[in-house]
Amino acid sequence: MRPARGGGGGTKGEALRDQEHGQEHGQEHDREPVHGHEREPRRGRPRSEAAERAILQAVVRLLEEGEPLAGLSIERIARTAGVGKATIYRRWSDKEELFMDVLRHIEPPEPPLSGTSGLADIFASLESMRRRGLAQRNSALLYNVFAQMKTHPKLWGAYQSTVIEPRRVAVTAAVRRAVAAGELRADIDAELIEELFVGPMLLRTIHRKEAPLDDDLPERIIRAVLEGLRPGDGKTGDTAADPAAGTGR
Amino acid sequence: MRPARGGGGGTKGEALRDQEHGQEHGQEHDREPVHGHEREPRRGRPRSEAAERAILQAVVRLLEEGEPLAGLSIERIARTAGVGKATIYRRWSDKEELFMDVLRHIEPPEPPLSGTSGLADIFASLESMRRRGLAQRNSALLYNVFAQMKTHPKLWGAYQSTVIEPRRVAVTAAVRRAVAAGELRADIDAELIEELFVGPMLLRTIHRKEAPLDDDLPERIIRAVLEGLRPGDGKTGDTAADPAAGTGR
DNA sequence: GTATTTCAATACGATACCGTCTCGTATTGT
DNA sequence: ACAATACGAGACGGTATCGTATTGAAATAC
Repeated sequence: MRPARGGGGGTKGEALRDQEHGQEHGQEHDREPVHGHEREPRRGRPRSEAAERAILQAVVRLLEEGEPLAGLSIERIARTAGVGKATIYRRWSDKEELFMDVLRHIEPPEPPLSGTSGLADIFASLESMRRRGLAQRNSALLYNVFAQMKTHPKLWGAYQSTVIEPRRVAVTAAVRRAVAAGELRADIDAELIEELFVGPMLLRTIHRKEAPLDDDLPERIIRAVLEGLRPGDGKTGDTAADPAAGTGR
Repeated sequence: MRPARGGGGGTKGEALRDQEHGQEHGQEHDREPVHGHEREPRRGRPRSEAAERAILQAVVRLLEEGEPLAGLSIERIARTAGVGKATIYRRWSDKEELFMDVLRHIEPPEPPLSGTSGLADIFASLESMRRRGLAQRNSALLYNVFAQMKTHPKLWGAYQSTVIEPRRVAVTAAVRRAVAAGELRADIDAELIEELFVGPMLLRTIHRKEAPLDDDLPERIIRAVLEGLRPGDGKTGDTAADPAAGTGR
């Protein structure tokens, strides 16, 4: 529960308070580390970078071996990392906090889109998704983490806000640019357009993990969505016909 | 491990073998219950339907309360159901077996497509997905089960083969019919077409659980995919232009 | 040199769960 | 009546994990 500091005990840490209190007016350097990596530990033995790495790598290794997220106990992580449990508890108050850091280590942020052409950016994004999908198939780690993320709201939230949302925003922006440039129709909601492009790609990468991820897939999706599925060799004779006609609505 | 029958012990059930052996040539009615619900228990007190219902409902209730799948222990289920643990072990050898049955109870099989018009069937399928998505938003149960399914290969496999695959096959067949009827272009892979329709719907229902699921969404998706996103008011002037042009490939 | 802090290791009490077994009772076929 | 089976309840011996505490060594600041 307690974040990190405060070497004393939880219930009987009172004995230390006198000392701490008698240390008189140490102000600016005595700040409680609110969050993140604190600055200078400044007194005793510094925390071992090696231990930190070992811990993160242990989690990664276990996940890579196909261990489900729930199967990772602090004890097992400590054992695997060759580290005392306290060393973990000293850094992360929570298993989820630890996983958040792991996630940050293994999921590099999406490279920013070039911003040149809207259509080109859409393509780049789909290609990036394709590569991420391929990576997930080759890595039990990524697959596992992704599969189990929804179980842990914090993790899912983190992934959502660091990967999914930014991509959605970026692609939607690219769509708007494409619309403005006359590359895409202006009479359809940009959000819907974004989904028309991203949805099929996602279906392949996430939902159908046995389907191939050919390298021309992004291109084929974009091409088909652009041209539309109405028959007529692209000449599109009957544009007046209701596309939902005969669909029961 | 052992399916259900055989009241005796696991390690010291040998004592019963003599009796069983000495029962001479009882053939056709002595069959081991291979799977499913066996027919006539035929001797002692019959199994309580009420207990069975109580167990399944207990699982459902716990999941509805947001309990993660991993948080469901046999003990807890038994406690919640007001049932002895043995009563559970008597029916299901495995937690996963139990969950499979639960899954069967809460996920009614997809209604068969009408088979009239290909496009109409595609629409019907998207609409069915939309409804399923709405149900998942209102039910912590469905959400949880779905979210955690990938963790448990058996469950995921069951869902895949009872829901996802049949739908994929059905929609793909509908696509083929639509192509044959001249409702869809014939020069694009039917599987890809299926993904173009289903993908965007899935994106909304699964991935973006905060986005609305308006009732005109299936129609809008179908319309947009049919018409294509190339600008030009549907008249599609420049069909010769490469849709992937300027995309960096 | 001394105080402080971290280190790995491990002991500790608490808790939860597993799967089997037993108990006394209830409900069925023969 | 009697044998067989199911029932709820829970005891039982194991195992695993939790989060805290202790220990003796090591590393650093003052």
